[in-house]
Amino acid sequence: MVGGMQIRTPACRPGRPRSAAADTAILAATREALVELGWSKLTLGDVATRAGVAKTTLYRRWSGKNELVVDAVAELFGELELPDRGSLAADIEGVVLQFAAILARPEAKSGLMAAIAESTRDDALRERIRASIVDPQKGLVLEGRARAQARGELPPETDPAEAARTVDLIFDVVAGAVVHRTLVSAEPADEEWVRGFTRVLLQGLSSASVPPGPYGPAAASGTSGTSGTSGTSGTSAASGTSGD
Amino acid sequence: MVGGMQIRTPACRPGRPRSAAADTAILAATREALVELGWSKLTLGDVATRAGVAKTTLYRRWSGKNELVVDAVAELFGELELPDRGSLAADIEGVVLQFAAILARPEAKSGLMAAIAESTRDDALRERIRASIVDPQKGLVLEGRARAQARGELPPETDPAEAARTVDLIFDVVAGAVVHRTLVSAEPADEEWVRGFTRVLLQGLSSASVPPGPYGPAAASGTSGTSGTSGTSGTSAASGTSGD
DNA sequence: GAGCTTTCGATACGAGTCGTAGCGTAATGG
DNA sequence: CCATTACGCTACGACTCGTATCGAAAGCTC
Repeated sequence: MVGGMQIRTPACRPGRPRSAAADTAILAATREALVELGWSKLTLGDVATRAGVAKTTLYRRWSGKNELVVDAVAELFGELELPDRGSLAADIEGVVLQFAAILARPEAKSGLMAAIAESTRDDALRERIRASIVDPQKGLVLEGRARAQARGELPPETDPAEAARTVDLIFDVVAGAVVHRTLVSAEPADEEWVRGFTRVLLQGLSSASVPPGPYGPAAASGTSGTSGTSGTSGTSAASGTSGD
Repeated sequence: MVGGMQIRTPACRPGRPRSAAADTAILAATREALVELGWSKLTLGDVATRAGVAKTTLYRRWSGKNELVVDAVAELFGELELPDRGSLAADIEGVVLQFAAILARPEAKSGLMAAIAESTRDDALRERIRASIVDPQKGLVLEGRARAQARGELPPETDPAEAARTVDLIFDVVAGAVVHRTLVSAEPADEEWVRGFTRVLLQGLSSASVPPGPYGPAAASGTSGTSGTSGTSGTSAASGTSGD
């Protein structure tokens, strides 16, 4: 899962086994370097020095910066969980907040996005990202969806192909929105934003300011009756279309 | 708008004016190099050679690779338009398809994402991206929203602060979803996907399989098989995560 | 323990890029 | 004509890359 999973079993190869401590030290050093230097100024020689290993050791396990950073960042997203919070809206809000918290960390920001950028020209890298980061997240979407259907919050899906497409769509919408909010808009995906996002996701824009209707029983938002929304401070809304 | 907007007026500075042709040649060469080499292997010396200018000329106008690529990519997104297609859904589908078409181009993919990744550690770069790429797109959201409210498709917004938040939210959802679909999932944001996305955006997940009004579900599962994959019944979900 | 296999640390190396400096020339304005 | 600025070209030190090489260490098999 980390660098190579081919060894580990003692009865596999005769020689000296690879140091597992070196793996964790290298990955931790990579995250540390990402925080301090960012992607572009991160050098493998520096990571090796931080980890206390030789540069050659690093190159024996990872073929380059891309793969190393992906593995280092993937460990961050392994923390994601989806506890049952009682309603679909609460489940979404919970996992989105977790995702946003991870994405707010500097090592995740620069590392993940740069790796994705590189993956547009490197199929093997894209596959590695998908297997170690994306697919586990998609599993959470499946889990939450199944729970919601069991609760009756979502209509059960009859066509399996349609269901697969829907899951992919939801995943792109959720992950994409949080990533865009955090990295491009560079504003925090805090509780208030997550509440608004969840409302749009579940009920759509058409009923944006209309109180919840068909499916939203008490699930509007787990912790609050947000109906009042604290907006005041009227700066300008639709003033100049072309900003700047 | 391109490299530097401080000159241009003949009565401003005495000496030889900068060649406007060089600007366009450099930006075009940058996009060409992005297509052939991608972000990581793109070198400023190579761009200068392609553009037929000296490397020093390039450094006089742009401080580095980041700024150059942002300007080169920004010209791509300048093509975005929002013609009135008669309904909010049609407007959304149209502009999203345009956005997806631009994002499908290799120079946009690797260039934009790498620049965004770098912008997490460079405030000036983030501001440049915002001013030249993000804000114009947000203007389209404002325009479409105003049209929809004029048509009565969306409730008119009373609180300006709330409206501004909603616009930001919509923008993050739309742009983020398309970017994630194109770059992370690495699948095309084609018409079928855009239809499904628009439906979720307007009506939410709760009414996912309820046939909406204007757009018939006839096209919902038309072309492209992709059948099988990802068991539906998966109540346990966690097991067969790796779909596709 | 002897012998084999593999990993590890350290160093050195050619290749490539970076960003800048220097110089002479070209183009514009006073 | 002269001042000023942009341009093309060359060259340079500094840095990183990825690899090769070497001796030493750590584990397995016998």
